[in-house]
Amino acid sequence: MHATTMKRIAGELGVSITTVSKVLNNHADISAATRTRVLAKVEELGYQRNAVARSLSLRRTHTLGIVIPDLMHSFFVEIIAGIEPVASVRGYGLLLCSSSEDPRKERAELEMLRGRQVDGVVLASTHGSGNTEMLQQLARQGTAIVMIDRDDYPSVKCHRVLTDDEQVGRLATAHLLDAGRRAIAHIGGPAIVHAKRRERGWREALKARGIKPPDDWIVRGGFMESDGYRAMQRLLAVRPRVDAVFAANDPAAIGAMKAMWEAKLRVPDDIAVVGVGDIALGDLLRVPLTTVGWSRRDQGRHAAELLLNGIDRDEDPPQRVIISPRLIVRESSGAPV
Amino acid sequence: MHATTMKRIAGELGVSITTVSKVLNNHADISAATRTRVLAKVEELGYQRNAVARSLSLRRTHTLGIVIPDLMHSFFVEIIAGIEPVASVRGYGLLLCSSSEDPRKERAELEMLRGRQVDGVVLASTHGSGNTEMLQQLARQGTAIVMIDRDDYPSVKCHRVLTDDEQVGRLATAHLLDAGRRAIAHIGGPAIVHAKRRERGWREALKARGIKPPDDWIVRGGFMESDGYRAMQRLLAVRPRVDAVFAANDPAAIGAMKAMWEAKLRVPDDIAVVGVGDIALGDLLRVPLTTVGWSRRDQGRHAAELLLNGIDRDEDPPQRVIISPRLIVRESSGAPV
DNA sequence: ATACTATGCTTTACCGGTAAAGTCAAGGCA
DNA sequence: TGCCTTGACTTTACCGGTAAAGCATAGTAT
Repeated sequence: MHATTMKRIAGELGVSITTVSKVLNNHADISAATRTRVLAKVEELGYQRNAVARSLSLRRTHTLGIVIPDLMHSFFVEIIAGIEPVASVRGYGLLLCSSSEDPRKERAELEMLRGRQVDGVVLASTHGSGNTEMLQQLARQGTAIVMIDRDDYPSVKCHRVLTDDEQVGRLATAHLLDAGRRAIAHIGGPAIVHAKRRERGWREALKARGIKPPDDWIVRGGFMESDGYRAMQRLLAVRPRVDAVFAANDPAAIGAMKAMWEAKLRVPDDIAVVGVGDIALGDLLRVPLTTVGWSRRDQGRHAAELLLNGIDRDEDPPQRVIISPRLIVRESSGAPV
Repeated sequence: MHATTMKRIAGELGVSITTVSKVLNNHADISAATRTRVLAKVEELGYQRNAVARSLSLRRTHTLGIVIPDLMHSFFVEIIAGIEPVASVRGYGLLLCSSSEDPRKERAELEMLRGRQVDGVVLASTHGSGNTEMLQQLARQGTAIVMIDRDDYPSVKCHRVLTDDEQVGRLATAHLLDAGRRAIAHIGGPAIVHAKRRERGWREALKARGIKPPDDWIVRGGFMESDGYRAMQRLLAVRPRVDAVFAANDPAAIGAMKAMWEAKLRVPDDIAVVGVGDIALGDLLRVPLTTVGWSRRDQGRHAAELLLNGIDRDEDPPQRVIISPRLIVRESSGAPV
């Protein structure tokens, strides 16, 4: 019923448990003969080290916690896809948690990860969560932390892997300007720094061409498709009509397009659209979406590397890794592809 | 640097470690006064039980392993989204593994999960993996197993959560027949039972209307977009031309549509298409895809429940849960929506 | 011949919990 | 008064590993 242990191996061979342990850990003070006998027995019984006992003893679980706001958003899944291979080859497991966009659940998950003694945490925090304290507690306990796409909570001493959000806004807006659009509205995200930076990039790009956006060219909301839909409904009322929209992320851009189609407007002929994020299948949409993206895989990869390289090195100074964004031109922006 | 332990709590209060443990586990033989004092100290120090030590002692990790072939396929992510809430409320963590469609990696991941003493495993196996032996070893060790969408490996005694694949084939094909199509080709999947059952459903539905498909109406391949693309290129050579295609899954259907567009054919006017799976964004495609789907969330939810209800009950007989499929009519099948 | 050292193992203590069995004072009952 | 409970803990052993220290034996230096 239950698995083989070192005790059994040691017993059958008439050696001590420590000897078995040393063989498995490649200690030098074991004779070749003993090593061979142990290894043969391990093979014969299909023995595998009990990782739980090992973790307790080593005070190292070889496990990373991942906390994301939404499993269904391909964005986060791609980050995980970047983390997974790095962790896997180094023998690290991934403990996956979803906060379901709820700061309280996020807190509970972080607490759970603390109890499970994970060696590191990758956190794509739900905005507005007041979990600073929890994070500090984790950090104090020696858990390495990487925040993905979050540059708030400066008091939390942890690594960060970000994109250059102002550049995101500038790229998107400059592209629409290059495509001949002038009345470029912005569907802004929620009140977190990276949404604000995208907005700033939008303003800067417009300013660089001498355009000063009136107040009604911007509607701030959330990052969901429904937010984009509602925002666009309001933007459609603006006169003179805007001829382009830069949405703070792809779901919002898709929501905006839906609102336009309902209003019998054509994309990009009547209004051009650019999103942010380069979500999966964005190229298969009814009107393929122009977007500003960056490699989420790289983002995840860097996060995992920061954690794994930092573990066992105390006082690893917090690092910031910037992933540079790039424009992905498709049909929705009405520029030659 | 390192976390508070029961030892510290016990020391500060002048009680034994066991007393603290009993309070935390709600044992009856503790006075109200002591209970209160312990709880206060726990609160004061922000103490949380060390799950690793607990797991070792209880021989229960409160962890489920999840092994899927591909993180980027929304199909599997949706299943995880169904598992997560069930596991989370019961205090179970999810250890996520990707086999990257590689049976050898799958094996390695299963082995890792064995070492980590997970209480249960949800396996969406890469087809053709010869990991029967590994699974049996896990099962013998007392690990509960659920296979998702796999009805092969009958020798592995485990739960299964499946859809009714013959019904899938029948629904898709009957729908195309109802829409007036007669020459309905099939892009078959790889050599696994559920692909074969979808094919059987297709045959049955045709037979029920007196149609006997010639051999060149079926092309078997894989489940990838590229497989569908190649298969369709072959089907386009069939004369008289087919007027509909039932693809064994959505990515293959999308690949097929791409091949049609390249051949300057219109969907659904020239050829109607039905897929299987109801992948995310299927309704946002250039031609929204008619498909046969079923709730992946339910599938994940059932998987989690089978595992969690089965744990601690030895000799839990393997169960089969069937999730019934339903038709999702969109434009690609050329029927009134 | 004696002390010194390296080799190859074993003993012991510990990681942080849990369960079972043991202890001890206070109270009930004959 | 003596014995049996009962309540409220404590002691002990164990989960399955790991690291540090200990300990023979054989070989080498002096």
